[in-house]
Amino acid sequence: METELSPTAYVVLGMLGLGAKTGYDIKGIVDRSTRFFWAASYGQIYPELRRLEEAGLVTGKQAPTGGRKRKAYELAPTGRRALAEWAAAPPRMPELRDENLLKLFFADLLPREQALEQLRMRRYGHEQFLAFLSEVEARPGEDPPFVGLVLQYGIEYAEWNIEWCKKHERRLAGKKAA
Amino acid sequence: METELSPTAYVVLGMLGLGAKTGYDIKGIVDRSTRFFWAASYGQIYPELRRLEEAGLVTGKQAPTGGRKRKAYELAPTGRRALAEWAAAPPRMPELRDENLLKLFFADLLPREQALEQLRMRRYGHEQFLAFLSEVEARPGEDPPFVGLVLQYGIEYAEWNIEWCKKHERRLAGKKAA
DNA sequence: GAGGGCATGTAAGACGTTACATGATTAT
DNA sequence: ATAATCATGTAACGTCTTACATGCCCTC
Repeated sequence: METELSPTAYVVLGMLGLGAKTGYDIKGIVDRSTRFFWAASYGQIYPELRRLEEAGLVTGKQAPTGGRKRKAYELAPTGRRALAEWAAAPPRMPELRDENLLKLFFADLLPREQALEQLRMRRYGHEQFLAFLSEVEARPGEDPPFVGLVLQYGIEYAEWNIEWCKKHERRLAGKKAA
Repeated sequence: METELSPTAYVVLGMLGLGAKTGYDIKGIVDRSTRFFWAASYGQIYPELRRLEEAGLVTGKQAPTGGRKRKAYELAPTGRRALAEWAAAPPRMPELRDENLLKLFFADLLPREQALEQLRMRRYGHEQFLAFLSEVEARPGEDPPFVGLVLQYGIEYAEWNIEWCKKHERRLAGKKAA
């Protein structure tokens, strides 16, 4: 309402909505799920939780496990509403941030063979990425439908990139010979 | 050498390498090319040019057009080397930042119909994006090969996203009926 | 003479990462 | 014992956006 929330604030709200309890929890889940398209560090999560609590969007209570300090949060009704509003709002124009594409964009300034190597390395990066994603989520049907959908997106995105690189590697290798 | 350069510094170096002269130039070219995978604002570009000049990676001279103030920059040899080293270095693990995917990820918290609407809107966003990209670069063969390749990537990426959305729209619509 | 493109810049603030500091509990 | 995991936080720093301020030149 008052101040606009950052996407990271919605990550925090959303993870609470999906069942996370503590800041530590949120970080763990983010690292295993949204991290590849939206990362978050402790340095954001803990201050964000405090701000959200002050704004009344979440409620926190001390909930120690034995003698171990622990603060459990829950979505407040206002927070749930804010989250739903954001999630239902129309998306913005897509804008990525991909340093590797940037390298490729400037590859004309490299000797031909090094430029092709950049393309091969891009493929390799996505192969690694695919391996990472496949490992993380080998449990179909376990996640809520849209969570699963987005994780699946990551896999298909990596696969598509690998194919894209292969296609253009072939094309450029052919050109070279000709 | 001394301090690591940010990716944005390489955007600046790279654009000078591709023929940009002024900060204004760089901004214009970025907005028509790399913007969708790496944007840059004046607030970054001008201070970056100054830093790079101080570090000796670029050289600038006043080159007014009539009475209009104008500073033209060129890549210095050191800058060219730094750029080539960066461009040839192995890529990092891909990491995007896509707020729209984030919305989709949390769409389980929405009523079913609104969640599906999010998916349709994602598709629509990429259709807009595709229209934008197609307009910007309808000049095949005009750009250097890798510049053209990356612009082509943008188009194929948008197309792939549209197909991906359609596929899952169909799948989820089917599920609903069943 | 008004609007648009060329051109340069700064200041405030938001956003994000990294590294550090601390300490309890559980598994090996 | 010791390493991993659970758990919370901060401080410094770096990055990026937004909004503002300025002024010339050219075309309509």
